[in-house]
Amino acid sequence: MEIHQLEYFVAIVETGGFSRAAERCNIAQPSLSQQIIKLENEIGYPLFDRLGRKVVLTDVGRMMLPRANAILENIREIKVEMQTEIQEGHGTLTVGFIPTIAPFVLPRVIRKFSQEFPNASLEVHEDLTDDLVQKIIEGELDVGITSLPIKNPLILTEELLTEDLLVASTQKYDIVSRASIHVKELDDFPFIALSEMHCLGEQVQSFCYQQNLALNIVCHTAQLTTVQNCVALGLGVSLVPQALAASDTSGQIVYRALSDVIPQRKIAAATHAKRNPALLARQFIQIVKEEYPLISS
Amino acid sequence: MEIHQLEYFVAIVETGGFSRAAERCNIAQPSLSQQIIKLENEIGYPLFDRLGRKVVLTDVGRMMLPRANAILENIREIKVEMQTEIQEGHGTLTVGFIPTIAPFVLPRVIRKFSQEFPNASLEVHEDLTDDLVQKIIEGELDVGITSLPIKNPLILTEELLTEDLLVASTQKYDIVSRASIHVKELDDFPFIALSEMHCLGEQVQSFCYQQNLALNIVCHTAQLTTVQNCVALGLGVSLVPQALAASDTSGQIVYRALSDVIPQRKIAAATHAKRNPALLARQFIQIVKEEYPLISS
DNA sequence: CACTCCTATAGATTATGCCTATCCAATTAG
DNA sequence: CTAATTGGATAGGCATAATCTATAGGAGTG
Repeated sequence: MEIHQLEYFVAIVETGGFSRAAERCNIAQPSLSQQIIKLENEIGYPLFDRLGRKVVLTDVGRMMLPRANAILENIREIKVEMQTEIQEGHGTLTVGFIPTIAPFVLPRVIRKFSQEFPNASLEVHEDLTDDLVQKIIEGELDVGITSLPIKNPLILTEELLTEDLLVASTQKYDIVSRASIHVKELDDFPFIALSEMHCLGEQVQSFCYQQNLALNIVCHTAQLTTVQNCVALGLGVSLVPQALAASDTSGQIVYRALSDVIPQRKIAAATHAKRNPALLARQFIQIVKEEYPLISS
Repeated sequence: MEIHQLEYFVAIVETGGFSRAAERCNIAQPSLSQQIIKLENEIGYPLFDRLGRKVVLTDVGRMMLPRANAILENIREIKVEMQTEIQEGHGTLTVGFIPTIAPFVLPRVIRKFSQEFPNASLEVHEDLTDDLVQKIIEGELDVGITSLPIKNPLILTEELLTEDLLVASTQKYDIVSRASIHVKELDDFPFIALSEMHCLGEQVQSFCYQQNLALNIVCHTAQLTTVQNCVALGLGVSLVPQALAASDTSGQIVYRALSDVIPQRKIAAATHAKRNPALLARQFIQIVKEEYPLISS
């Protein structure tokens, strides 16, 4: 049983004849006759009585008609239904954030995305960069919001924005009250370091190495929030992303940009290089861009 | 979009790979790949992400899957559903009886048929032979129960049974009390004739002509029931079918067979010679055969 | 009775689905 | 780290099957 056979069948019923049906289907009449004969053989009963001038359905044909129409209608609807669902943002999207981005960005993005795409089901993960990469490769994750660089050739990255790292300190240390802060001055204060398990920790360490700093690290923490709290308690200073500064409403900590060299991290969307991007991936990435909390240093 | 493309599609989903799906579908893997590519082009989006070792559905593929399954299930069901309906006697049957048969046969046949085929919808007509023939030719009637002969080449007749015509009379006329009744004796009594619009009327007339009778016709009636009532009132004698005699419970009329030549009519089922017989036609005809009220003369 | 309308049949042609062989990428094994 | 294996894509030939043209044949119509 083939689609076109069903089409020919209902065309005959609707036009009342093989010849007229063939014309409507844009094929020759004998072709149509043969296909109907094939269909009849498959069903096991004739579908039409050929009575010279006119053609009428047999009772088996009458049984067949609504079923044929249902299937054809079904198939016609598939394309438009799927287009509609795609337009309306149906579908699932699984995304991940690294921990040094998630707390400041993830909530706002989820809220915005859910507003704009109420039909979508969004699944959000929070993982270290390597885990995000692994999950993307394994197909568990559609998009990862992370920091560059990502060296894996299976991963496609799209740079979204560049975020400054700011000096964070309480007023206890006069570093934040100076007119300008030079990189070298970081050596003069106790430093709260983020673990290198985070790419941000690596980036800070790498930055300091490049600037020939000899930091006086008084604490290694596993979470950015711990860094923040340590700084707030006056245990030392640190370098933290703008997003953290922008989200900090406590007022206990002062955030200042360095004046000579500004350490930065690039925020990017990571996707699988070989997979077809999820339908909602583009829109999601756009929302991350828009909702990322940056302050004008 | 073709049936086999949908089959290949779900086979890939269920087996988790193109090669395995091809094996299941008994085709080569490249053939299957090509058909999937065709389907994807028609949909406008890829259905699978080909990730080296494994294949996973895209979100469009996930939208497609239940729809494809629905259509395939639909098509699979058509054949068995139709077979089931045919077995269970679904369908419509339109039948006709001639007036000299209808009153004695039609009610019993309808009752039996409705019992045996409760799912069928039976439509019953009562018409003169020519009208039955016309309706059969025009396709309005599936089966006509009538009397032979029917000369129309478009009509196929199947002889069901042969029915004797009996002499009907009250005791008022001694024809019915004699040991044997010879044809010639019919001339000796007033005769109630049925109109020749009925084939039975023709047949009686023709019989009398062949037997060189000179009937003393005292009444021409348009209905067999009128004949019966006239006979019951002692207005004359007549020749009537066994079925009438078998159905007459009044006891007023005596029915006797002629002893030398027995006039008969052949009861037949008439169908369209060129049309496919209705599914229920055979069963209906069988029931007519079984339910036809005959008495052993 | 010729004429028209309509479907079935026959034979040629084309299209397209399928096959084999091969390539290429991604894992897995040695 | 190279070799082998797995799995899908590509290319080109082949065969089936759908299509076409031409025509036959049956039924209704002027």
